[in-house]
Amino acid sequence: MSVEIKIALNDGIYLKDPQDSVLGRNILKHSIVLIDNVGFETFNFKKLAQEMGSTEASVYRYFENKHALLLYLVSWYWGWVSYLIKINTMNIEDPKKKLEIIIHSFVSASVDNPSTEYIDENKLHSIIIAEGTKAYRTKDVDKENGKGFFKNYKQLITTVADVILAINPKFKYPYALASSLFEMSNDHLYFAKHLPRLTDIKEEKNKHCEVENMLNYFSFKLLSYEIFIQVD
Amino acid sequence: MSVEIKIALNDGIYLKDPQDSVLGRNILKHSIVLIDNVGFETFNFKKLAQEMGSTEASVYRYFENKHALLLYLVSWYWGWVSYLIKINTMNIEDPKKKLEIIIHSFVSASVDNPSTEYIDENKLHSIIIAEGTKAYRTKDVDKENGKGFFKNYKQLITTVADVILAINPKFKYPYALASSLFEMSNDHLYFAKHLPRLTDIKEEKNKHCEVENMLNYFSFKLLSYEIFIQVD
DNA sequence: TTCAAATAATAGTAATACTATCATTTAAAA
DNA sequence: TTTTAAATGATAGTATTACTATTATTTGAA
Repeated sequence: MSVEIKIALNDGIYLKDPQDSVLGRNILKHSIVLIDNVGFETFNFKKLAQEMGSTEASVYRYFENKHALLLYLVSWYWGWVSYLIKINTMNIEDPKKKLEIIIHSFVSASVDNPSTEYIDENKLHSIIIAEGTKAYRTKDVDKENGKGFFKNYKQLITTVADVILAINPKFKYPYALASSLFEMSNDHLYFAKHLPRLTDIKEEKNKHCEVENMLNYFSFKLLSYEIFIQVD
Repeated sequence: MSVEIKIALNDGIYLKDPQDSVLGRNILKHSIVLIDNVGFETFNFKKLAQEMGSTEASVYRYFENKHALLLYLVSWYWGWVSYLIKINTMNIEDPKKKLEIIIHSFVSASVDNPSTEYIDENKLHSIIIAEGTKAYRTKDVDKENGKGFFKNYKQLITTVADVILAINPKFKYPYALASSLFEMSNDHLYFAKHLPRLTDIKEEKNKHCEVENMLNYFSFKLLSYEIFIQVD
């Protein structure tokens, strides 16, 4: 039996907290499976309700629309990764070691972690990879950002940026590197699977491990001190 | 009067080549303005037709649906950037100089370049930044990739990867770096504007210039030879 | 001038994205 | 144990979206 953790989410995202009821947890559970299967564009509340043996109207009592639901899932993921990073780096002093753990969490948190019963972290990670950016690439970003809907993402990136600065306090782009590591992790897992000519990561090999190596290589090279040999 | 160039696009993307007729070019022109204004999700062919003073049915003769139209625009952009890079690096020997030009093209091709009459490159770049990834983050990627719909993107990345390898033939991730530079350019321009806590780029300052500096810094540091001082 | 192709005008259908209403179940309070 | 409120289910309905079909009109090329 796993310990149930509850990830804190901005309460403006939902109409009624799905983590607090059986039906709500069912919505999360089945929406993850369904979005992963059919993709966000073809996903809708009618299909979800059918799949769950519930009704459209019931789902609408929890989320205003499917965008809010996606935002919830993505936000949950950000919060969950933050949580994992926190507990896994807790007793570690060396910030370089910490960054390695962070990168590992970005790439494969889902592979090797204890589960909240109603959330399939593996499938959720698939959703993040394929649909994640859609949660904040909309005309409502500014409005939603104003309401704090992306706080979990910002918090995650801030945590990472702090570790980056602990490694190299002179580094000029801690936030940009942090968010880029997160985005690159998802991008290259996606590219390896669907558009392999856009990456060097090979689907056949241990994809996750390869992405992890790459991100480690990138970040430690970027965070090394300035003395290096220019090529010419 | 500007010289009209015609960007080559996979002919499976459209039903009828919009570059070949007045109505077609009008569809491109107005769709760019409209998508930029209202966002891709709320954009539809009815609104477009209204805006243009044409009819929905006419638009449907050019594109199967709005996804195909987005793919067309994004694909056009990829082709256009490739073209710019080609002509701007033509007489340049030094691959480091070439990469600088490439990065400049990623960040601000739209700012300082001659125009195809019916395409507002500036607005198109906005669309790429906000909606670009939606063109290939769908359940149909594999099918569409099989038909060659993303060839322009791959070609662009291959060009860049070649330059990267010319700078440092031992570099292990030329394709990944190439696509990451492109994606980071768009991501950080977007973050600076909408989610500033996710980047170090400041909207108030010369955003484009700052992103360019950052990407130059990242790439040249990554492509330097291995001798560097580890921090500890 | 005539013919074919492109476009406009109009109408219609199926699916989507909701909203409203009321009945039923459940769970908690009195 | 009864009463009540809240949550859910069942059903229905509306407005919008995403198309398709049909026919009339315009345009341009032979």
